[in-house]
Amino acid sequence: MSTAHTSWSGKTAMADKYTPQEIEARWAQRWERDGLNRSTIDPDRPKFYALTMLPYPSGDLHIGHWYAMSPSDARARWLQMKGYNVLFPMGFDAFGLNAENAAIKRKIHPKIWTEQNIEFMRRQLRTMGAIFDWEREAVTSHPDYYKWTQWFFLQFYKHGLAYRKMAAVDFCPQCNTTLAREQVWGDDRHCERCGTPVIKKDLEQWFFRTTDYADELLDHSQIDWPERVKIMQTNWIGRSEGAHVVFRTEDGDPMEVFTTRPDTLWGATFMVLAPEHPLVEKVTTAQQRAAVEAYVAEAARKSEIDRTAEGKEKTGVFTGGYAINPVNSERIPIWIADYVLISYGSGAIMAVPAHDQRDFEFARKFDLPIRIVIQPEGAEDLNPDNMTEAWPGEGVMVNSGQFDGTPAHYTGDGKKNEAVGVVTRWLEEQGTGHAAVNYRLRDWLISRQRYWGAPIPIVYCDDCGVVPVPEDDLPVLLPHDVDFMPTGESPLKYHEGFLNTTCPHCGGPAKRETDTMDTFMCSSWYQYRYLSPRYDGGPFDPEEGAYWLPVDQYTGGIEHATMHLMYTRFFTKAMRDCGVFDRTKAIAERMGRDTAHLFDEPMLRLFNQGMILGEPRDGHLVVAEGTFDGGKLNAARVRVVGSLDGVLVGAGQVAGEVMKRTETTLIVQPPEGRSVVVDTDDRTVFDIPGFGSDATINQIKHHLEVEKMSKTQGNVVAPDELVEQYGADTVRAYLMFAFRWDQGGPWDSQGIQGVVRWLNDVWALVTEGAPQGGGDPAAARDLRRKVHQAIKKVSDGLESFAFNTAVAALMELKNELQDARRASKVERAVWDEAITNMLLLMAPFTPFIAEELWERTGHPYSIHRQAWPEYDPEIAAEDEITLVVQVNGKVRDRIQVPAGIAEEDAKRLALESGGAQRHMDGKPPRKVIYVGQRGMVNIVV
RNA sequence: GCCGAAGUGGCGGAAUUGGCAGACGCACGCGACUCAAAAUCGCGCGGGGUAAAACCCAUGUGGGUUCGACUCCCACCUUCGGCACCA
Repeated sequence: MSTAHTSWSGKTAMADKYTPQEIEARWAQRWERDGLNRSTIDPDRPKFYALTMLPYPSGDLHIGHWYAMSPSDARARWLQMKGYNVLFPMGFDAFGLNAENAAIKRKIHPKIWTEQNIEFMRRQLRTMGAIFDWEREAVTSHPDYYKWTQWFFLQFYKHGLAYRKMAAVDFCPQCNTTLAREQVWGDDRHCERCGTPVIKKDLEQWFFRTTDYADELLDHSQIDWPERVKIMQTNWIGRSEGAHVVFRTEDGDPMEVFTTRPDTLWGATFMVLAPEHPLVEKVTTAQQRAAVEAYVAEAARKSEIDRTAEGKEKTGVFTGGYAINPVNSERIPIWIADYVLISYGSGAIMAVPAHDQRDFEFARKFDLPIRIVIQPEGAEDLNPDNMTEAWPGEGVMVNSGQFDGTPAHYTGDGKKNEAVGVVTRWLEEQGTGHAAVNYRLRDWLISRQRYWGAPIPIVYCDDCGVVPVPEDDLPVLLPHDVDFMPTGESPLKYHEGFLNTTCPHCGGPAKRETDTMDTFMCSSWYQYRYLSPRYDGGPFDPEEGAYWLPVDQYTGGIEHATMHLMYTRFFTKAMRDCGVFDRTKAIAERMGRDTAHLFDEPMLRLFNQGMILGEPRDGHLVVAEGTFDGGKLNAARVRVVGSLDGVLVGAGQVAGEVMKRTETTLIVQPPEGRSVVVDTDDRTVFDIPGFGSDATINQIKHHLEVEKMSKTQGNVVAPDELVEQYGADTVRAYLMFAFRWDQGGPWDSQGIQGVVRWLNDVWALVTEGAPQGGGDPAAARDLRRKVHQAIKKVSDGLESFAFNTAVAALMELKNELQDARRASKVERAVWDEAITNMLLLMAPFTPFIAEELWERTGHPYSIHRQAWPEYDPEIAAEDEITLVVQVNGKVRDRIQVPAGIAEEDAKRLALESGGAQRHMDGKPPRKVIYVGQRGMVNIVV
């Protein structure tokens, strides 16, 4: 079909229009049919396991999913062309609260809701043209998946890594479930999902011993991860070194405290216990009992929100009891205060007001003694009577018996001073203390009081107690026939068939655990299930694991830095210690792989992409008229206008920008003054240019700021619509071109035109055939040079995740080809070589158009099975360069010189140049600097 | 408060890590084609300055190191992120 498509070269019969919708559907089918994206073990090729964080099946593929996945796909495709055997799987993180809440709201079963969503999202994902191997898809809510999630629980239980305890845990009253510590956010300690402030609840809950791995998790030496993530994990783990010191109450009960400053032990003038500390009861005297009990009750009643809301003002009560300081046998009072946390250290501290700011504030408030034990040097001596703040810095020990004069200077890492070591050794000799390490990290709370998750495989027997479900009985199936409570309370608690079981141990009646597991458990090991999602002999097939593991490149959002990424590291280490990798390791060794650290870390490299935000937009300018009802306008008519210039606002009128819109109201912001609520009903007439009499309030555009995309903001970009309009290649390329991948930014609906034009130009360039040129060797060399420069730029961009500059290089190459066509100086063979290379370079970014044009230019199927073009620096080298002439560092001239110019020649030409002469004022050059690599001469006068 | 990241045209962003600031693209302006519009094509596009050049200013601000600084150092400002009574 010939068309009216015109271009700079006029029409040709061969050129038809680029119609991505037709091309993409056709190739997607063909690739699917040919199994082009199947990944199978191939011992002859190096493997590359590329992984992108799996999506939650919310039902819609968000532009954010495209943003996360298509650059990862481009990189995976590139590695494939470079000769790697690439595995790039995809699946769904399908358990979780959203499904359950949606089910309650819409009266659909979570399983059905989830599966419908997955089906829909699979379809959407296929349009993206990614090389996902769908044979390896894993869905965490399928019984043959969660069977293994449960199996892991049992392994961890068997190895002492899972335990149950009564604990005051964070509970979200809205979601009706407990939360792990990292799921509680912000100053007001709200639920990560719904924003409701959490409360404390005492519940029997299951925990994993993540703290056992604190030091190993702190060690990032085996992995190449962003500094930012490593720092966040390090902060989260919060390791501090110091000593445990045993104080005793007057009755002789030991009271262990943790301190990072054992060198200040002589300055301890009182002790503080957390209100929840078990010794509080015992040390409290009759006289103080009422006050202490009131304080403890008050602290228990207060949530942590209230505690922090009160600011830093210290509160506390004297217990009446005394402790003996082991270093000097001093008798010091024991207080309780809520600034000491029961959950950190031992829940008790020695208070050294002279050298700790919190203790200082407490001492000042309650008029407790302050004693200097570290005297700073070279400054005025500290005096307890006029200090305004504690001195946490360096100095020399004083008032500390035999240690007086010991220097306390911070060394190396600035965390520990030399006196700490000296005193700690002495404590150890005395048997009153020992060096110790404390962590902020706590054990992972995995119990969730919800239905839509993997049931914890435990039964409770009156006779045998806590009994794990035998591995052969897995999975503990989630029953389908359940009645959901509007409160979100788990229906499992009321499901007799699920609840009642027999004890695997004694065969007597027993009850099942009704809590399910945190969904982060499911996503902690999915990278292993992808290897063999239907394998039944274990969580994954060791043969597959031995070849593919570990993940070579992981990509995903930064928001998982301290949650998913810590959990999955913990999981892998725990799996290793439970022997889960033993067979895999043996096979890997047979394959000749170095297995020394092969299963210590799940993902070797990590890259965090940014986020696409909503596009900012002005609201419509409107003139609304009607009758005012108080401050509100009941509108009879709302007219959209192009400008407010010259609009006179009469009685019963308001004119301004629409800032917000609901189903019936508009918030209108006049150029001056307060915004006005404009109420509408079905009789209100809307007058919107471009819409006829059927215009409704829904066509009114409201003001949008740059914000996260959300349905309520009305700023969500739908990838389906974009794909329909522009094609997947364009959407992929635009996402890669328009942002720095690590940063993201606000969507720009206009910018996509640049990519549309690029692909249209490429299409025209290729389909219109070679120029009718002769064989000019200089032009041929120029074109080949440009091609090889592009090979380098595109390769470098892909290597370093700089997809934007890689696409820019492809656009530049297209521009060069257009110029070459216009000049019409290169012969057919040179032209074809350039086009061939350009298509190969485009293949990872725009796989469909590349394949189509590959076929049309007579190449054998498939472009995605071709080798990446080899970069040749000699072809890429320029033979003439622009020599930049600077005088005192300022550019004064530019001269064209041959590329291989000798240093002396360059300097001579630079000195002779007009620009240099002009600015040297006849003065002799003091120094002439030649930077050959950059083609630059700097003359210093 | 502590720790970290980032500030470049109207906008998204480049700049091989100390060597021509603004690649590539969007938007915009002018012109061509058209009855007209869209699309397409050509030219321009940091600010000042000039007839055109020359030249001057310019990478958050102020200093410094250097022949030479977006890049390194010091101080400050702004924005974003993490942690936060953690003993």
